[in-house]
Amino acid sequence: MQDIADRLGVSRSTVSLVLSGKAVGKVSSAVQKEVLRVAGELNYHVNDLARSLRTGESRIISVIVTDISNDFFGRLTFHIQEEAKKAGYLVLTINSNENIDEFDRMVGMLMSKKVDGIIAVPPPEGGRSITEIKEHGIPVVTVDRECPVLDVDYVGVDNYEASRQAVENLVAAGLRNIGVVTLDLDIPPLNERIRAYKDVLTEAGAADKIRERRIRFLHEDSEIESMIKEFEDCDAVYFTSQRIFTRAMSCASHTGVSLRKDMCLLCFDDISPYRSLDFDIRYVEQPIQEMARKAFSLLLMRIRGEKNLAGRYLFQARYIG
Amino acid sequence: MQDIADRLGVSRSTVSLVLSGKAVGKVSSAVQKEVLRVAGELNYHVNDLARSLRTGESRIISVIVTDISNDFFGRLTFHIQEEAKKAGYLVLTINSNENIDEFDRMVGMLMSKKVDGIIAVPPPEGGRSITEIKEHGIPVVTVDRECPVLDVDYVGVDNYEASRQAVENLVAAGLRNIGVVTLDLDIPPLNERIRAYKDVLTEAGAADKIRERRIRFLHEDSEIESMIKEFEDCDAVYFTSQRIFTRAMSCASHTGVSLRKDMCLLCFDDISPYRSLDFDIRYVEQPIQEMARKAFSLLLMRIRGEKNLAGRYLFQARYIG
DNA sequence: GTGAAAGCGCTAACAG
DNA sequence: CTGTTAGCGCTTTCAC
Repeated sequence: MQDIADRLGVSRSTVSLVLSGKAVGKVSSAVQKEVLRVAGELNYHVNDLARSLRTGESRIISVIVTDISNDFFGRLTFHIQEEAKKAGYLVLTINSNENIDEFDRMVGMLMSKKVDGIIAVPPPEGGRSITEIKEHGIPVVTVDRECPVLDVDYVGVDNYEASRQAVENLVAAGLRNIGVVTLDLDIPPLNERIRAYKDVLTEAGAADKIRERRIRFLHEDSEIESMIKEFEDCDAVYFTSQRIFTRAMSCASHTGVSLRKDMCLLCFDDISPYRSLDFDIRYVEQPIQEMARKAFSLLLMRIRGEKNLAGRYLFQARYIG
Repeated sequence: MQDIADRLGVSRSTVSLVLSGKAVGKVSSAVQKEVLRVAGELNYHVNDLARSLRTGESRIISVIVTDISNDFFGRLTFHIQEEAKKAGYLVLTINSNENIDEFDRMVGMLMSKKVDGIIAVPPPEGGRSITEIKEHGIPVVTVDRECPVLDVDYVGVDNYEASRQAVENLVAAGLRNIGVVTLDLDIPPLNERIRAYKDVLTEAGAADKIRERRIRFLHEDSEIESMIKEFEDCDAVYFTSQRIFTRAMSCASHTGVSLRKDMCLLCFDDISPYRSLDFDIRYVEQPIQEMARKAFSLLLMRIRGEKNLAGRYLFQARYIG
């Protein structure tokens, strides 16, 4: 910076002013042009570390999800990134792998990095870390999974309602023998989806048909095979997330066991590409982009100092049958 | 930091030493314990901005892909992140959306942020930016797409060979009337895959059966429908990437048009979950995790000062029939 | 083994 | 409109 100041015979502060866009009505536009020109020639880039150290804002946020390679989280992250891009923020993405220790460790690193805000999908027991973030005065908004008790912004869908609607549709279509497959994770969305399933079946007088199968995260393949066998006589199978659905399909293809082709397959999350299958495919679609938008705009408000009470923003998921 | 120094009646440098792990044989272990204890109590986190400004390393790398919500890039990014995590690096992920202007702009921001290195999937024409990164002395490795001419590390698969093997298998199975569908992007992997397809068909004396359909990126839906109609009489359809395959399936489900169920569907990238379909599904699987590992370890070597000539690391993709 | 002091590159008063 | 100056929080000689 000194360099470019010297070449023009002006002071560093003048250069700083124009380079940080705060030169309006302070630096003659002739000088501004010159500064920009020389900066371009020298292929100069401001040092954001120094700038951030000084100003206290890094213009970096972080998105912590379970696993970025998961379709739902990948899309969510993508849309958050696009919003961030518009607002001039870069985003550090992090995978917690549903692991509270990794989550905590990464949160620690983020505190050190002085990110301006965090959008997180908290893993089971993630509440403590979320609180820690807040205590450090860093804005945080949770997505997909709500941390009860905590006073923290939350964006998600009404899992119970959407799940209920979907299962009701199957029941209305005469299906009763519906099995449910879920990941063995104690997280609100999954719990709600299953609760709705049980409620609907119970209300339909088919409580005895309730069959739930929990697949351990990261142990999917070995357990899915037995699930498929167990659900052989079902009319329909309800997968509570895309991840479990995809793994089931993939696993089925590898092991040779397979679901009956006349089954109805219901999934929470968009699986429309699979509709070319013989199966009767139904699914629930979450408005991912809107959720991403809302989450980012909330975070931005907080970053800009909004102090009012945390909100709870519930979107409607759509059943496609 | 002063705070914790004061409480213990030592100087800031002593605290710095132990907090940055450089206290061995310099600070009494009693003092070290105390420092750590107080730091914990105060819930203190070093300010990495200041540290980085001083040391010149940010411990942040960046991964620039086309679109993180794309399955292939999502997995690639995920595995790079896991490697980075082990090495103590955080990663800024960026979507170029195949757009050279966005790519250039984001590269500019990264230069300012002083990231320690960049792993990039360059969009068409991305060569110039890659050169710019190198000129700034920032280590960079390219993945998936090779920038010819440039002296820059590259990690990818042998697209021609894998594609060739796959198409040869179809031909050996008696299929001749094979259509190819690809994204309308001028990038080496796609070009190579198609070149192999044409070569194989030509060598089999079926040059007249070559049928190529290019779908414009972001205009998929409208163009896929007509592709499906055009390829109605094919024995097989070869999709050059998972993205185009998934979009085709999804689009088919929305519009009602559909590929004949007795067709053979070949895809470059893993589509094993679709094998439960009636279609005869074949695919080519890239060793994503190994590629991610290689890319990161290469980058790390460069960050650590390795100056030797850029390498070209080709992995073998596996045909699954 | 410990402390004092300089400085990384930038911004923001404030004075001119 | 432009320049001088102090200092963001840390690391790192170098002297004690």
